[in-house]
Amino acid sequence: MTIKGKSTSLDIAHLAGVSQPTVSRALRGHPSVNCETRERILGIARELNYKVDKNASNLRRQQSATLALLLFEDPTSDQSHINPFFLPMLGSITRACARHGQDLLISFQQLSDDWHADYGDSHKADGLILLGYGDYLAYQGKLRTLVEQGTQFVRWGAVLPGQPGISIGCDNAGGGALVGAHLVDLGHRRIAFLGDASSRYPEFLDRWLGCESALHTRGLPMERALQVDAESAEESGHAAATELLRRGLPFDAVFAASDLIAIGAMRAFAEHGLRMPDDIAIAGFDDIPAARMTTPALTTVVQDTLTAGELLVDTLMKLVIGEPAESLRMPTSLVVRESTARR
Amino acid sequence: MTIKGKSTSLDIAHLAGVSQPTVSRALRGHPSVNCETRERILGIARELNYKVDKNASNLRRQQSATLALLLFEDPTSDQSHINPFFLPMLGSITRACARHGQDLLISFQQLSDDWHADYGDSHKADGLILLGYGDYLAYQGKLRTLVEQGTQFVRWGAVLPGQPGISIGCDNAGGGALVGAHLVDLGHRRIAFLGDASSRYPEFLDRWLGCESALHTRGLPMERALQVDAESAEESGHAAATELLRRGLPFDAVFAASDLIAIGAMRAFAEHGLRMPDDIAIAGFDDIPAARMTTPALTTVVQDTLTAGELLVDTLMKLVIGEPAESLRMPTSLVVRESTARR
DNA sequence: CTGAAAGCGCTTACAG
DNA sequence: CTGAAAGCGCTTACAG
Repeated sequence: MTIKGKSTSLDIAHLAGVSQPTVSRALRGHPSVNCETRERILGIARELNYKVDKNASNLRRQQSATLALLLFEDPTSDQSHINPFFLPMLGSITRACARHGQDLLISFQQLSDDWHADYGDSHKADGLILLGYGDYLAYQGKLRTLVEQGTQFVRWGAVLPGQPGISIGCDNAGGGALVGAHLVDLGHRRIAFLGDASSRYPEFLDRWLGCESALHTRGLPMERALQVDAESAEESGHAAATELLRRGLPFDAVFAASDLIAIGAMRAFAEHGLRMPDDIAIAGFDDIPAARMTTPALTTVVQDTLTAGELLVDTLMKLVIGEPAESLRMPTSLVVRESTARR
Repeated sequence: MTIKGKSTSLDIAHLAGVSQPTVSRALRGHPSVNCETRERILGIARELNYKVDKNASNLRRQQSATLALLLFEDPTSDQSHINPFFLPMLGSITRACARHGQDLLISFQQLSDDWHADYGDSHKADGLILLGYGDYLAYQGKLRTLVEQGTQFVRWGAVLPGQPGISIGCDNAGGGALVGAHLVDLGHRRIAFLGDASSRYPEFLDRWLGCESALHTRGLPMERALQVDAESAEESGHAAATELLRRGLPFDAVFAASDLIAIGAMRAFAEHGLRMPDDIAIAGFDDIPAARMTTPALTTVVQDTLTAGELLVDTLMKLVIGEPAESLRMPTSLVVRESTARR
């Protein structure tokens, strides 16, 4: 049996000998529909391979049953690279959306784009998930606009007091402290930091602060002279490590604010004939797949990206249906590999 | 000025003192609208932050302005892993969709799911992009159903004669030949192959066949006894390499059907105290980011995933608007790294 | 338990 | 160049 064109609820109504609204009710499992009638209708629907037209349904219900995932890219990164850190999160987000009966739109945005306009206002999506690193100062204004417009959203990133909207992120300071404690316990004393530890990159800043507090507890300082700005990209890490070496100050360990930075830095150190971990210990943050491939394998901080993805969706759905929701910081843990070792 | 609730074209019509259809025309740049009127309307629309309601528009036009990207996962892979090979493709697909004014839905599917039903029939998407590796025999039936249902789709994968629908893939045989020629030219004679080289995995089969033909040209055989099945996953590569060693047959080089397989195999070889490339040369396929991180860095075949993503979208759009489109094989090239060297 | 009616916000012939 | 009318395929009060 071949059906030309899509069938509608009216087609089914005719075949079942009922009215079209009854078909609609039966299909959505409305309890008022007679059991026998319902079965007949469902049978016909299955036979015709009928699916409710989403556009009509959404228009009528004034919703979209869709969430949008906006990945914004660092302007610095070349156009092909998403931070691999986000990949498992993408997987768990799509699965969580499916579980909630939501479709997921995905889009890459520049920090400069006009997000809300494109999604909220046009009824394309009921809520937004924001992923990606970028200058937080530029970002914050956008978030404020979203809040003002009443757009529902959650973002992955640093959880800061008084920030607009809801954020879910990892305990960056806690992760930084784990690294600091680990390095000091191994006997390292002069720890360099590669990453932009300013309020423009609050996640990096928290990692720095966490590390600093761990050192402080142990009677050691984090020296600003050993900190070099870097964004989360390999090239940026390579440049930062090169700059660090150029400064000529002594250091015995490096805490890279992300694995991508660490990988670039390792390449720079290797180019300068430095052995790791013998000459320099190095640790990263994120535990991207490449972290276990490097030589030596990279000690790093793990975030539970799978749970994070679910949490992002669950939280957004609460907002969408009007329930209260809260920002949240997730615990981190340290994976010790070969790039750090006792002095 | 705060507007409660979204504004509609009727609101604009009232404010502009014209009819609602005129607003609709002006907004879409219909040439019949008076210039001055158009400007007035556009100004008001901007002020109200008006966006056309996608559900209403799509319902009326009987389209969706949306493509769906279905990533299906190997049942073997753990739930968090997308082949990193697809990541840059994902990026270029989203960008190409934006260029075509299409939204992109993304979903992870099991090979067992009922794709077409969920997307085509419910008007969620005008066309489907299928990504992912899996048993082609199971897959083929699905493709046939899609064709029968009149669903528009393109898939990334082996381009085979007489296959249902349109496929875009790389020249797997050509890539295999590059590897075969390279290994033989380096002086290798007994080349093992890790990967399921059967019609269930036509891409792997083509890579095998290409390698075989390159060897044949040089008067050498590919030995089936040196072939071990593997799916594109690290664990599978590790198991296959272990099995290969267990067989105890001599071999001096390995062609892994994908980088993930190669990476798993390298770990197995290292565990057995084999040095690469001194004891065994190894080459992969895909050039995932991790390929340059391994020790030794992996020689592999590069596919132009960025162009591939664009091509997938461009081709699908042709199908959606009813233009003719064709399957296509893209060229490959070899990146020689340290994992292969002269004997 | 079921039907007739209205309406979600657009687009598109059809008149003028 | 512009408006009045119809209709896309649903869902949801409102009657009965």
